[in-house]
Amino acid sequence: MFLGTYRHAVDTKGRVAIPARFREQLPSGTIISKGAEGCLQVYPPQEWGMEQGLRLGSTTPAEERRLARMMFGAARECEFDAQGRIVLSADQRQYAAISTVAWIVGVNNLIEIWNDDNWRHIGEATPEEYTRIQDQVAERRRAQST
Amino acid sequence: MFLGTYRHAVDTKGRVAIPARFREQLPSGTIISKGAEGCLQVYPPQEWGMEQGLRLGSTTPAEERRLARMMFGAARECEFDAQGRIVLSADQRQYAAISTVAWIVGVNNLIEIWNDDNWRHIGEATPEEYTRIQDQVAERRRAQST
DNA sequence: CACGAAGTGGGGAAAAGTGGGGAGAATGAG
DNA sequence: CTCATTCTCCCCACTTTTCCCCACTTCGTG
Repeated sequence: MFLGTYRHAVDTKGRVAIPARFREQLPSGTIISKGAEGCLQVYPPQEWGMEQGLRLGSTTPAEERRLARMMFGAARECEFDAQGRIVLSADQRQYAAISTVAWIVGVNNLIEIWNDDNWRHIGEATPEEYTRIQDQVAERRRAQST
Repeated sequence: MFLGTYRHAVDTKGRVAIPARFREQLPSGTIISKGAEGCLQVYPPQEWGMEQGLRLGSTTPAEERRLARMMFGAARECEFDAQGRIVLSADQRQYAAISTVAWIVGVNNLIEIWNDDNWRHIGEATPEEYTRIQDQVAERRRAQST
């Protein structure tokens, strides 16, 4: 389980240190790719496995082809150096608009990486906002279960 | 599993370097052919085998005959030189409109090769687009499973 | 305050990618 | 059949990128 928010530097070579608490839980075969709302997502192998149903073949529909290309095209296996850092590719940094600082956030089953602005926008919430969103999700679930 | 996007030069002889990460996973018997949306596709032997359900016979429907002719007719075995490059034939370069630059993209089970423009259209996505397409495919799957 | 663990920065060897020259096979014309 | 031209493919040399290693700083803990 990944919990907590960390602010780390990104150096000129695109390297970011993954917090030690997270790293301990990440076996080899961990994948990083694009995520919704402009973040990057780090998938431990068992989580990534769920995304792999998506394959290309002569019978794959158009939208799935598109998603597969974007998702796998942006993905890389995480390779940690001796200091526990991974390299974010130029693509990945551009997509997430990350230059010198990254926010690394544990979100239960996976890890997200955000730039300064987007994280402030998405992650920080006033008590009022927080309450409103909680109610919204509850409402939606009630509607679906019927 | 093929992951990531690479931008490589195509020289005057039509040669492109296949990224080392991909090359390691490509045994001999790898096939390159035409793909949807104007890309070229590189099939490792086991993936190519899956496409071979497509056969010509007296009961083959018309569209399948057409697809089989195009797909198998355009196919070639990949031959790597000592630097890890393959030669794209004049046909293949024309089909994919590739001149001096190629984008080489790992899409889970196979590899695609694109020209600049087409890749920019299909593969690069703003966070908004990416989020929308992800939601669309998720929605579609949810609908199908009921 | 001292010690250890975690994070940051940079230099250098090794690997990957790029471009061109030239030998040998294939093709086509005389 | 011979010769010339083209094309393929192999080899070598150069450039760029990657990644491995070392050293310093910062933070948290006892």
